[in-house]
Amino acid sequence: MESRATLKNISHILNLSISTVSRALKNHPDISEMTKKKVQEAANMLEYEPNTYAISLRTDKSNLIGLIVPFISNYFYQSFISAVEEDAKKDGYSLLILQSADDPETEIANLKVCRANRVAAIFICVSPTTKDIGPFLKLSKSGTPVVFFDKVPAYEACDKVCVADEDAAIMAAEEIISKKKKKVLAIFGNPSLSITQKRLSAFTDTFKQKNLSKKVEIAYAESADAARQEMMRVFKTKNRPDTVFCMTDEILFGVIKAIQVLKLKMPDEVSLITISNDGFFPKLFEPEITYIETSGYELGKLTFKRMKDYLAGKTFIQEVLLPPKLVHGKSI
Amino acid sequence: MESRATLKNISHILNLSISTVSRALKNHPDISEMTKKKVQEAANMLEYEPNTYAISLRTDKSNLIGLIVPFISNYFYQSFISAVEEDAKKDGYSLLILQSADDPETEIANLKVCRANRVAAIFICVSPTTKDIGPFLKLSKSGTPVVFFDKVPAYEACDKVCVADEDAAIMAAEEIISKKKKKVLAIFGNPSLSITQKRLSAFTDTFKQKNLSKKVEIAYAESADAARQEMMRVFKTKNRPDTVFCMTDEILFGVIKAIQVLKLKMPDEVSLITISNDGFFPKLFEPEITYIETSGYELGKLTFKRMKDYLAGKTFIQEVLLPPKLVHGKSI
DNA sequence: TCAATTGCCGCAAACGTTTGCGAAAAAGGT
DNA sequence: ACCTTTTTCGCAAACGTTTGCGGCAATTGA
Repeated sequence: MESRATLKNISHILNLSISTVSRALKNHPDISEMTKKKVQEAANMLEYEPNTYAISLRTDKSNLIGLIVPFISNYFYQSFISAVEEDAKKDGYSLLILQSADDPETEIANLKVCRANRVAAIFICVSPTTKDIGPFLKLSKSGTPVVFFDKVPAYEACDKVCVADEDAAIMAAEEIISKKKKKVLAIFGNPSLSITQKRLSAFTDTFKQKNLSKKVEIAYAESADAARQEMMRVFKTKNRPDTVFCMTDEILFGVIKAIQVLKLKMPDEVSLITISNDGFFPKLFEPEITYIETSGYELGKLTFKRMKDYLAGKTFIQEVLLPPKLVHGKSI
Repeated sequence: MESRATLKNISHILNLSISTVSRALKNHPDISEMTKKKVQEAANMLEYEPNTYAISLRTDKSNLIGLIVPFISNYFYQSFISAVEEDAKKDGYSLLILQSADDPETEIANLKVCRANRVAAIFICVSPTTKDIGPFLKLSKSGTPVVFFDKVPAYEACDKVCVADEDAAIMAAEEIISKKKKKVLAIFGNPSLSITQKRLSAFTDTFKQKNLSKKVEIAYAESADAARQEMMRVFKTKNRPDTVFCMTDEILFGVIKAIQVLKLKMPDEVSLITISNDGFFPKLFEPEITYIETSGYELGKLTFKRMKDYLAGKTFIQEVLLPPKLVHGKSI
C-alpha cells in the first residue's frame, strides 16, 4: 500500500533538496555532519532502499554479474557458482545465471540478456563448438570485464582462468608410477576437446619420459556408459590391467559400474585413480577413490578475484591457472 | 565506442517522435503499418535493445525472478533451477539466484536484494528455522507473486508447491509389502523436520494398516555417515533385516557405503529402496537402486506454472502437490 | 572595512522509456 | 460543401537517481 521511500520523499519531509539528501546518504564532504545525521536517521526510519533501476539508468552500470555456464546441474559449476556467489554478496553484487546448454546460439542469446541487463561483468565458460568469441571481446573492449573460465578459447587473447589440466594429468601419472603398477588402462573423453588433448599428452609424456610407455593402454569414452563398455571389453582379455585412470568424474561412473559388475576388489584386483571436480563422487564409494582435485570452488574464487583486479585497473590480459591437488583414498 | 541505439536515436534518424517509435516497436494499433515497418527495420539495423533499467524504472517492474534456495550445490535444487530457467527464458525472464544457507537472516537479506531489484516474482524454499514469513507475505500483498516451494511454512496461508511426501513414503512401503519382505530397516532424517515427520508417519501407518508393524525397525540418521554407522550397527546383530528403506539420497549414500563394506549382494542378501530426487544417485550404482522419485525438475515446472496462474489473475491461495513416481531398479 | 575564501546547499539536466492527452490530417457521411 | 469520425502521430510529464555548476552566507585574511 504505502509506496516506497525515495529521495524526493525524504527531502520533502526534511525540507531539503533531493541532491542534498542524495549526497548526505553517500557521505559527500559538501554536506554538514548535522544534516548527514538527520538524513541517515530519516532514511532508516522510512526503510529507504535506493532504486537499483534508477541508479543503473543514470550510471549505466549495475550490480549484476552475468554467469554463463553450460549446465547448472553439474557439481563442478555448482561449486563454482557457490564460490562466486559468496564473494559477490560481499561486494553487493547479485548473480545473473544463464545456461548455454553447450549451444553457441544460446550463448549469444545469453550474452544479449547480459547486455540488456547492463551486467557489471561476465564470467563465461564457452561451449566446445563456439567459434566466434568476437561479441564477448567487443563487450570487453567497451569496459565490461569478461573473464573466461574452465573451458576457454584456445588462441584468442582474453582473460582466462582455468584448471591446470596438464599438471593434473602429470600428477596422476606420477602417482601410478610411484606405486610401480604394471599395466594401466587410461580412459579419456572426447578426443577433439582441448581438455582431452591436454590431459592425454601430459599423461602419456610423463610415462614416455621414464621409458614406461608400453605400460599404458589408451581408450576413449564419450559417456559414462561408453566407459563402462570399454572397461568390460578390456577386462575380458586375459592380460588384464592392474590400474585404471579416469580423466573425469563421468568416466569414473562407468568404470565403477563395470568394477561392481565384474566384482573386482579395490585396490587388490584393480587400482583406480581419477581426476575429479571437488572429489564429491570419489568419496561416494567404498573404498574411497584416490583423485586429483580440480576444484570448481577454488576456480570461482580465482575468477572473481581476476575480475576485481580488472576493475582495479589491471586490465592487461592474464591467464591464471589453478594448481591441482592429490587427495589420497584407498583405491590405489 | 559507438553508443547504443535508443528510441531517441532512432526517432531522430527517421524524423519521428520518440513515442511513435516506442509504439511502433510494440505494435501499437495507433501506428500505421508503413511506419511500423520502417521503424522495425531501423531498429534491426541499429541492433536496438531496449534499456531494461529505463523500462523497469518507468513501469516499476522487472524481468527478474528471485529464486531463494538453501544451497545451490544440491542436485534437487539444481534440477529445480534448471526447470525454472527453461520456462523463464521462454517468457523473457532471467533468474536472480540467491542462497540462504538455511539461515533466516540471510534469507531476509536475500529478500531485500529481491526487493531492490524489483523482481517480478519470488520462489522461495524457506529454511527449517524460519519463524516469520511476514515480510514475504507483505510483498505478496503488494502484488508480487511469492511462491513457496519444497520446504514450505506449515500453517500460514500462502502459495505452496511441494512434493507429496506422504504419497512417496506410502508408495515405498507398499512396494516393500508387495515383495513380501520379512524385516525392514527404515532410516529417516532429522526427526524435527516436517518432511521427516510426514514421511515417517505415512510409512509406518501403511504397515500398521496391514498389521505388519512388527516387521519395521525405525532408525534416524542426520548425515550420510550417521546412516552408514546405523547400518553397520544393525547388520552386526544376528537378526538381520532383509530390506532397507532410505528416506533421502543422503541417507542412501551412507547405506550404500555400508553395503559395500559388508559386501552384501543386492537384492539377494539385502533389498534396497529409497526416496530420491530425480534418481540421479540411485542410477550410479550396480545394480541400479529402485526409488521413488520426487523430481526437482517437475517441481520447478509446477512452481513456474503457479506463478503464471497468479499473474493471470488466479490469486487465491493454492497448495499444489507433485505426485511421486516409482522407478524400478534391480535392488528389490 | 572590503575582498577573497570556504562551507553548505539547491537548481536543473540527464539517463531511456511509457503513456495520457491533444491535435492535425485523412476519410467518411449527408 | 460541411460536419463527424477515424487514423496517425507528437508533446510532455513521469519514474528515481546522480552530478556539474552556481549561489548564498559565514569565515578568513589584511
